Amino acid sequence: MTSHTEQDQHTFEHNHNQCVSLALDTAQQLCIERGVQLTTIRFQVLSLIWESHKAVKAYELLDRLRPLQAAAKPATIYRALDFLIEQGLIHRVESLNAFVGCRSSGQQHEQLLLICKLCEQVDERAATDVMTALLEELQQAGFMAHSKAIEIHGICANCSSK
Amino acid sequence: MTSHTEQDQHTFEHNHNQCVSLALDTAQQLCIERGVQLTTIRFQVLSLIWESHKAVKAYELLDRLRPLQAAAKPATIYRALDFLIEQGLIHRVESLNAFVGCRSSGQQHEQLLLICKLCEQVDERAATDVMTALLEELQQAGFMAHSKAIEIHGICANCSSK
DNA sequence: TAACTAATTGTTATATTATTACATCAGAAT
DNA sequence: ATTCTGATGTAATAATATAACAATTAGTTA
Repeated sequence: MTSHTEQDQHTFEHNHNQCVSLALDTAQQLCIERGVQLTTIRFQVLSLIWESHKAVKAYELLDRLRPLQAAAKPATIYRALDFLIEQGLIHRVESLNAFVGCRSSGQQHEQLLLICKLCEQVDERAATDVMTALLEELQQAGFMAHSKAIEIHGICANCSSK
Repeated sequence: MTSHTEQDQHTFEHNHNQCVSLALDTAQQLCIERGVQLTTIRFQVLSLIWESHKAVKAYELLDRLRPLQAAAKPATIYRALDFLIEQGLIHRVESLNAFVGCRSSGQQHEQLLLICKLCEQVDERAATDVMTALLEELQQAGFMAHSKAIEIHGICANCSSK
């Protein structure tokens, strides 16, 4: 009988409940500070996104939201997603048309996203050196950046060690 | 009467015909070397993409291809796009669901894409320092990268100088 | 409290982006 | 000629996302 079966669905060796609590608490905190409404629907969508570290599709979220919100329609989800993105609580993974919880809400939000093709989990890294080099490059190019998406697809450390 | 009206639709001060010739010649060259077929349709789609430095949507390409290929359907375009991407002749701009000619076909293909919100042109930069820092970061993370997308949205030098 | 205002949600319809499946065709290899 | 492969034709449909307007709720002000 092999070890960690449940855990393998998450990032190697981590307490996901704790992970979720932190994310949700931080979100509530931030929304209060900012005077914006983390409504029931928005909170539910955020919670659903945080069920794993995989990027989730909008219509999959819709399916998972419907048991909680019978009236849920595409617009319901997309509005919630728009709000969560604006508030920096989730990332839109452009290369997947999908969404994943942000692990650095409130702090610098622009991060490197490492997307594993095997376990599908999305890791997030501040990657200070990369960002520094990037800012330098943009400076040289005279380009005024408004948003940055760095998405790397490949095999994560955990999967490649199996 | 103001100066360069036609040119302003392209990158500041550049001969676009030359730009296109280079891209198309290189593409033909590469396909021969690789023993793959740059068929009429594929060449036409590549040419259409190269009409500007803006990222083009698939269905817009379809509209523009139809005069040349009456039978063109979505699959026609997506197949051509798939081929051109595989051969590194175009970039898929993930954050726009659109496509733009690659200016470094045959050389290293993974580049920084700078996407201007005003003129919509996509600039491409090798950004060696950024890539070096990125490789280092991936190394540290134990992440085996298969593909890298770095897409920056903002205002380009030319537009911000106006 | 009542009236007003802004933000959120409900609802329907539709636009946009992309794929699947199967048929056909053209050229190369046997 | 036959077979194989890659490319294209064709139709249908899946997946992703937005627009427009009505109804409701929450917050604010009179």
